[in-house]
Amino acid sequence: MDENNGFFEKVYEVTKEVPYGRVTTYGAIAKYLGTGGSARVVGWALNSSRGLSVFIPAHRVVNRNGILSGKKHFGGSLIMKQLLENEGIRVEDDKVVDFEELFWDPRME
DNA sequence: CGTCTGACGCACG
DNA sequence: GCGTGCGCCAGAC
Repeated sequence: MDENNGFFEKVYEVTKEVPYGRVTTYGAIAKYLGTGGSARVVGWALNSSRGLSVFIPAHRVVNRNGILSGKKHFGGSLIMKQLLENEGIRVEDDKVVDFEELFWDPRME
């Protein structure tokens, strides 16, 4: 889509399309965008997404270990965990339980 | 304008 | 199996 030409835009789109009760990784998104190693930029994009009028389910985005690496940036430590648990995702020690089962690959959609 | 950091990932030792 | 270094792109100082 023309509106998805921007790297950040793509990150927003993919993250917003993450199904309920499902999680994805920065690397998966980055690789889906074709940048691969630029997983850090994905996180940076999500950071900027807070300024958007649309809510980005960034809490569904975790690192490749299934750890809530970005929980601290939610304005709170437990916010991200609370949101995930609210969706039925079990979070233990800031880590997603059954992460690989809940893992959602953007290329899969 | 130059440099460093940052919600990561992988290769190497 | 764990620690360290580099790369990636964009923004802040």
